[in-house]
Amino acid sequence: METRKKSPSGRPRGFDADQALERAMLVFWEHGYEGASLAALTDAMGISATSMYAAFGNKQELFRKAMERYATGPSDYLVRALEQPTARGVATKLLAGTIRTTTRPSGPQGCLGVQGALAASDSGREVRDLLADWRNDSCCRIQERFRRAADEGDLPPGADPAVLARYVTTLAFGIAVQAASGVCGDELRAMADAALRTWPPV
Amino acid sequence: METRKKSPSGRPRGFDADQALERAMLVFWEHGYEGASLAALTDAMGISATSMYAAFGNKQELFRKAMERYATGPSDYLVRALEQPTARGVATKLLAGTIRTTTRPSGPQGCLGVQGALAASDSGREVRDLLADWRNDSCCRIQERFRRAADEGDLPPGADPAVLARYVTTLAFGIAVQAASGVCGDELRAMADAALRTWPPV
DNA sequence: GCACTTCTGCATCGATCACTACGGAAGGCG
DNA sequence: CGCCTTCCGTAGTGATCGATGCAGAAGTGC
Repeated sequence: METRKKSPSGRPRGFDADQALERAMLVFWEHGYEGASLAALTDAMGISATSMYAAFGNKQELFRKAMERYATGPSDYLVRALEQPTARGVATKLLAGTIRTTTRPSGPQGCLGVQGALAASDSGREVRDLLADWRNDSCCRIQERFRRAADEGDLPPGADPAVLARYVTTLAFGIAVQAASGVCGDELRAMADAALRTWPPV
Repeated sequence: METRKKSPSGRPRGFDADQALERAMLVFWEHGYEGASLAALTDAMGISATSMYAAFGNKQELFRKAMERYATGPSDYLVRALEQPTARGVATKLLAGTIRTTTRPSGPQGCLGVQGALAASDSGREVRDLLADWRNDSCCRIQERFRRAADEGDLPPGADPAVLARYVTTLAFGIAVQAASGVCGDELRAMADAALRTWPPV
């Protein structure tokens, strides 16, 4: 476990678990859950397989923790987008953040929550479902934010929060796929600008 | 090889190669390139590994042929969309076809060209690049179609064919991700209808 | 210093990976 | 029929998969 309760204490860990998790996240981000071998993970983490298992449990648990780190790290633009005062601001910040994170030069291209396990073998089904839940949860949070916007009169009377949330998340996931295909950020920004020029699509 | 030149003839193949390829495509579609094991493939194809290698070469070649079959089969809506007389018709048919194919009940959810190998290990890099090329090629073909539409006055003067092509393909890829997450077709259709209501986003 | 707990490196586990060598079986063609 | 080519089932290749057993090393608290 990584949560140290009290200090029954023995030999302290000889590596920085936080930094190791960060590096593991980058490997998962680039190669996906099943495409990232234990050898590649532990090599990037700078520790042995034994140490990894002692600190994180197993590969699946390591991925869970890496995904949590991704959600509160590279993908934290979602939270900041939701805090925007207007629905248009939410959509704008969401797409801008998605493009920035999925096309950053110093890091894997694409989105861990999308390409981490979009399709998988039977042994990777749990992780695949975990990411599907993460994506759907993101959509739900945006939908609730848009519902509030509708209540506040921030959206036209005919606008459906559910449809709008599905629309912006579809664009965001599509951007992640484009980024994984090597499309550069500038082109995606021009596309997002055009899409937002007709916001909201009612 | 599957191309039979003349008939030097010996014992004829004991299985339908076309049907076997169709079943292999479905397995790749559902589990991705690396997530589909040879055992799962040959089991679904109803043949032994020996027969598969004799007929298709190796796993990578089998995937290439499965992807070709996908492009001319489940994904042939792209060609029909490009033949639409208007840019709006192209976008409409493209999104409708994407939704229909990625959410069909009798088949894997999502798009083989997207989830087949969005992220992969080093050994799957070639296939990943193959699919990235397929996605970018799809975007280019739509872009050329939109360029023609612009020349014909089918698009407003300010409309950029490249931006519009990137926009509709981003929506299509995003739809594929949503479908892989279990989102139903009706919800995606409502979203696509809303998006097309403001076409083109200039 | 001593006992205790934990970490770590080495070696390895069985399972599965993609892939193939081999030999008998089965059909086309003379 | 007999020959020849090809197919196919069995069995097994080395490599790699995720995951561990073990024993010694290294700290902490008394």
